[in-house]
Amino acid sequence: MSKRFYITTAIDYVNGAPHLGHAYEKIITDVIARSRRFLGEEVFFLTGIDEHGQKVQQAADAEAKTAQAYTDGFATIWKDFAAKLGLSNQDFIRTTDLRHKEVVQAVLTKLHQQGDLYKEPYTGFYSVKEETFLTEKDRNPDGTWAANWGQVVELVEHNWYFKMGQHQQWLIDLIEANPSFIQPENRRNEVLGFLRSEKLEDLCITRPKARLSWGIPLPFDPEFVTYVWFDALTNYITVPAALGDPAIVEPLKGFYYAASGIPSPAFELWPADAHVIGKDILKFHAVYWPIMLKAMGVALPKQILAHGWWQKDGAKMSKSTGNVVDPITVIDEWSLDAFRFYVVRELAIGPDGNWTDAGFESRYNAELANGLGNLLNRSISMLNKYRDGIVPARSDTLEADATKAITETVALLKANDLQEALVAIWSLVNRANKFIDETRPFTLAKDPAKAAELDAVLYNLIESCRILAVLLTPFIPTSAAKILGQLGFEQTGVTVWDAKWGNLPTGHKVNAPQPLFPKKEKPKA
RNA sequence: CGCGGGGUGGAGCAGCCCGGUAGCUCGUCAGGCUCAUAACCUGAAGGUCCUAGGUUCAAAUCCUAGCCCCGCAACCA
Repeated sequence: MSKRFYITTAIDYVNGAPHLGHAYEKIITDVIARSRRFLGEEVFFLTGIDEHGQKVQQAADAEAKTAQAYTDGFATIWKDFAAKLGLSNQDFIRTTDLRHKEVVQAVLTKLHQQGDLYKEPYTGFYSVKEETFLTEKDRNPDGTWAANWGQVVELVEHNWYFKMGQHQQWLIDLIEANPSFIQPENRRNEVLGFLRSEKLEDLCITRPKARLSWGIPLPFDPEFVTYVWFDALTNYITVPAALGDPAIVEPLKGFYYAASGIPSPAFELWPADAHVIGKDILKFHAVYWPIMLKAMGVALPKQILAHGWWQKDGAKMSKSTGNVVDPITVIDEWSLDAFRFYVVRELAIGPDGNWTDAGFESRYNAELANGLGNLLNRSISMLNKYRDGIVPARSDTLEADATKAITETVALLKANDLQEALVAIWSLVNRANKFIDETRPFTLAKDPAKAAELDAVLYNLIESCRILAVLLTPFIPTSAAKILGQLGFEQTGVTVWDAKWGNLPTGHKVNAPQPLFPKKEKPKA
């Protein structure tokens, strides 16, 4: 079995409800995953949740639940959310999974034996609420601690640290030599700037069990649990390991033992082809994670793809002020595909974006309903009206336009430029709508002498619609299938090979048209 | 000297790295069309490209200085 295209989202911390940011990251990752399948690759798409840590423990205590019961409840919510978004993920990782604990402990054991970890006392001021030690920078000018830190106590604490210093130069060299390793480019520059100007500090990787029990224990020092880095980031190799991927299992040989056994034949997933993340966790993925992997002798991921954040009406989304976008509400009101389309079309992967309800509605009406939906509707309608729904002889007037759209879309999908791919696809939508205006099939239909001309126009329109459905499959899979259904095709497993001009057979019968993206009733004045 | 993002026709954005007629979507106005989800097509109006210097034959694009806005406490991608 050859290596699959392996793509991940960040795992989400289970201390709140899913919001637009989560939805966005998952959808762009899903579109990339579906695109790769569309292009013929075998794909493994992983998403999941991050369940350990003090906030979960405290929240569980507050509700008088066990931490596990508390987080089990969230697991259901987040899995439902993934389903709501139509994600095509192959697995859903939970950091409380046994398989994850096994990998984390194997990694820690290996690094400990290699001498990459050491234990040291630390004295400092600690914010209980924020689960973090504070520095002098966090102090108010008058020496007090800001109210947001809550209760601050002085604490002496032993912890385990991961040595990072010796890893700085090779990482700089690697990022310089591989421009695609961190994308987009401004994020790459940000990381390089950081690495060149700051000396890497060793990473504190534990919390004493006395203070935080809800975590994975260190196998060689059970008074401690791992904290954040070796728990959350490791999720990306947990699933490959559990599936027997030699790229992980071999480097961890002698340390990794799976209770459920190591499957054979193994999946080959690692190295990941892309970790899709938010810009806020760039440093962890572009600096700490590669260093951790290097230390464990595991290959590095091929790409860190950092996306931007959404604002709402030009301001930061905030639960306290109420200017939030609830993806579930939008999906229920407008449909999943309308939501998927908007977030991908509105924003390139990288910059920050601005959600406006007016902008959403505008794109829905202009591009989905009036552009794509209406093109399909009028095309099928005319074929039914003038030719009883039977596809006439092949004609290639729009072939060049279609082929151009196909070629561009494929190239842009390979570059993960999803927004521009949609622009390329819409060039064919617009061309076809214009084609109707130029050829005037409704006029041709009135003149029996123009029958052949009308046939040609109708073939071009229906074939364009079919190709549009094929190209849109990675983006709006449900709607793409609906288009094909209206065109009389019950097709699954659509791939780029279906986007070939002329695959529409003469004599094929289409179904009745149905509005694909119905326009909303205008609100009463 | 904290860090990062940004300031382009009414709105939202692209272009800036690799200088050379300022482009897209929406909105507005006018016209065309009637197959279609009152949808579609064409044309027009509308811009000191934040400011001031500089480099250049030529700057939205490069350099310098400055101004302004938004994130960087919480929920949180």
